[in-house]
Amino acid sequence: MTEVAERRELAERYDPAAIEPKWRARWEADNLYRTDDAAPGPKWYSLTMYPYPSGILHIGHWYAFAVPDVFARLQRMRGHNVLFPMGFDAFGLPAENAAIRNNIHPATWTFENIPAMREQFRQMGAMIDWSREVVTCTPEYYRWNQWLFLRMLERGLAYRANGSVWWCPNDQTVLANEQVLEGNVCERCGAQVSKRDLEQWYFKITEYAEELLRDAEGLDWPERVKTMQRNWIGRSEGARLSFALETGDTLEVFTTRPDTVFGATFMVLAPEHPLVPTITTEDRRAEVEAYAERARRETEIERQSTDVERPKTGVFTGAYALNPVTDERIPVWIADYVLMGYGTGAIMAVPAGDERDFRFARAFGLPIRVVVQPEDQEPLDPTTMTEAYHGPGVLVNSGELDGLRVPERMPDVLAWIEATGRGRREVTYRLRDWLISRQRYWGTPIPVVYCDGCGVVPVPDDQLPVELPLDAEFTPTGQSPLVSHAAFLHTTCPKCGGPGRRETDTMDTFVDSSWYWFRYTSPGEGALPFDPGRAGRWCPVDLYCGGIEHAILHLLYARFVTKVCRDLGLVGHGEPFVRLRNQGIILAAEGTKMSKSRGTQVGPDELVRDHGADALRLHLMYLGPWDQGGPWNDRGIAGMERFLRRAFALATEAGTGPSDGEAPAAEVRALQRLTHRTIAQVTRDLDGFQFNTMVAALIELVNGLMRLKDGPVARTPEWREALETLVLLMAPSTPYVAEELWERLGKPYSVHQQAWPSFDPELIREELIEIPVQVNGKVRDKLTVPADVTEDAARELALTSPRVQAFLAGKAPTKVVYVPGRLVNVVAR
RNA sequence: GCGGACGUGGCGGAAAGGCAGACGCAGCGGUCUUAAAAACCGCUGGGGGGCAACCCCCGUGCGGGUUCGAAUCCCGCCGUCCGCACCA
Repeated sequence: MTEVAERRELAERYDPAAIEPKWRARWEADNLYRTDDAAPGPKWYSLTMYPYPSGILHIGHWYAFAVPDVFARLQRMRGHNVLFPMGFDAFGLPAENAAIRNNIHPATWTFENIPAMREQFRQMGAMIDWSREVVTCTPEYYRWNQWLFLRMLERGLAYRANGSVWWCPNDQTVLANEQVLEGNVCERCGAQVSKRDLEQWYFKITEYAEELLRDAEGLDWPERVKTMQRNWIGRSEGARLSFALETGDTLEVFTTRPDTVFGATFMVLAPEHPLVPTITTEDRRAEVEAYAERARRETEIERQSTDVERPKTGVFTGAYALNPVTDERIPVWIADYVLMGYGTGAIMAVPAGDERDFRFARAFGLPIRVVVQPEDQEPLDPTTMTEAYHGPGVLVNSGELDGLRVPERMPDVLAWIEATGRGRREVTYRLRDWLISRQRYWGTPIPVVYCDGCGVVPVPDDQLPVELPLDAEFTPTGQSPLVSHAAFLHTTCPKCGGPGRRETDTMDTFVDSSWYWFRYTSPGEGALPFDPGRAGRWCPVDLYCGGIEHAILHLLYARFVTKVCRDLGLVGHGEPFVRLRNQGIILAAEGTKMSKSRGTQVGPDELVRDHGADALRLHLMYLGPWDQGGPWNDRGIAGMERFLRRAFALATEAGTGPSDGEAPAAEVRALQRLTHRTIAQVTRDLDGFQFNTMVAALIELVNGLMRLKDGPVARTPEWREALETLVLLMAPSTPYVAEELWERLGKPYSVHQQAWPSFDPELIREELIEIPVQVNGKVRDKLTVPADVTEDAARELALTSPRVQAFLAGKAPTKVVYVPGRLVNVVAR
């Protein structure tokens, strides 16, 4: 090899290890990614769910963050003023648990982790505006959790109540309903949770149930997530009916089938229903109490068992109610299949129409009365039926309602019930209020003081933040750690000046994440949680990306708090995230969840070192559909690196200098067609979040150019255009190498401030197209015809094709199907 | 149990009801090299026929259906994943 050639080869070799740090430094020095509120262009707020500062970004984080970065960069090149901020969800149990394990303070642990993660984000090349960083465990941030809490307290949206709540014995704290997974398992640590009666703080999210349900319809969110939210909110329409008890008490029930009230032959209360002790007769008391006690113990595991076939259990209380429409005496039972937490904790049992009531009635020999007869089947007979019938039919045995067809005539039934004063229409939700207090240390102190004289006293705004003391003993004991911090606990009552005790519970960290995106718009704001003007300009978030695991928890709370902020007059909108996209989960190579403890977690650092951040970004995009995730493999990354080397070689090749050559017009047209077709496809794929096919289009462009580079078109202006277009199209995906190539093409810095290329549909159009010709649905020939071929010409060509003739074997075509520009199908049977 | 999504080469995956397997990985063959790596050029679903250019048959989990034409739409199975699950 000659010396010159050797130097050339060295100089032009793609070397990410040299390119990437160079441009990173330049971008930072120039504040290229600093977002200016006043910059021109329509705003675009791209947000990705902020990470927990665990200390390292694993490959799943890259998947979650690098891909949305591509989209944010696209929007920027399209002329939008883009906000793409980042922060840290810094309060919460992992810090506290890690702190306990390593004997280090959660604050120290957290603040040591953050710079390491920031560095990894820098490596990724994400266009994050770090000047807006939000760290939720700082007093500057959490004081606004407290401020929001106080506003909600004023409006009755925050309240303290006693109730049966979920308790995690491992994390030593209560949990919100949303944090308890199937099988009664703690969302955080996987431990079995159980119920306890405790007084806790709640946010009244149920106040917004209807609105949360209704507004979800209009969101551009994955249908799956919207369905999950709908199910969680669980709206049921029906009626509340009053049943008089012989004891003089009134028993209220909620039912979705008020039309079947004539068939209510007994009643069932939840074992913990408050009326149980009063109505139980003395002879039944021992048995009732024993059952209630057992139900209570078994609640967690048995009662919400996944086994639907579990036999029905229950006991008779000795009490009788009067059916409000038949005036019959009907027995009142208790059973664990009725839940205290839903409706009124009591039901009217209509065994003929409800499967659970039916099985209960059969188990205990209770009467069954058919009140809905199906119209097109044998009439139901209560003595022989083997299951309840809940389909449509005609009311029978129902007094003046007889003959009404249900469910069509339900409105008439409801009108009758209301007119006769037996009950009223009601809508019930499954959604419960959000339990926000936690008996742990590393969170936002709840800003209230307990005073013997004044009761619960809110901490005045001018005394915020109530700072979390850093010198507390935070080993979990089941009691809030702050209880044992005397200096924190003892304070003066803000109202009377007498001695007071501070609330020692801290807030659920989901409070932090329920409004953090507002804070990015004005991170230094000192008078309010955020500047309403700036938040109003940036919000709502145009595109929110994150994992599907937050489909209910975070996303429901965030929607709720946004509505509260709207009602406080802070913002004008009620929905925080216009468009939501979920990435899939990157699994370990074995197809199981990546786990740090099993050592199956993959880190990006080594891959970045060996292949470069650009190649890793591409590889992650190329793995498959982004919302699908899948098992990790690093086999393909070499291919992405190869692609980048080829692109690099193409754009830096000597022959691509001044372009003055002549080339055959057809070849030039073919080159332009390739270039513009690629622009169209890359743009369409990015808009559709189809990053894998977007990368394929880039590769195809490079492969196409490789085939042409030694020919005459490589000396034409169109060749320059193709190379420049390639680099522009690569810019969102591979920001480093695109910047390097842009410079080498002699273009002005920065590629990331260039306009996204547009395509000319005229140039994409083919002049000659190939049309397959089928005989009886099988491709037998191909016609090369002008793109604007007429139908008659295409048919004629197809029918006269020798191959078609041969396959027709003398039979006359019975039909010829022509799809313009696509295909001809000759049918002969 | 109910609801939803999915099932395509050795692998990841691509296909507005219209040429199945784009693109990448892996593999095989070749060029260059003393050699290897890198790079570049081919081939690569299965079966069969032909000296060859090529040609035929089968093929998108299984079984049916709709259609001129089905990976795509419909019905029934099987499997995987997800959500819900005594919510009155």
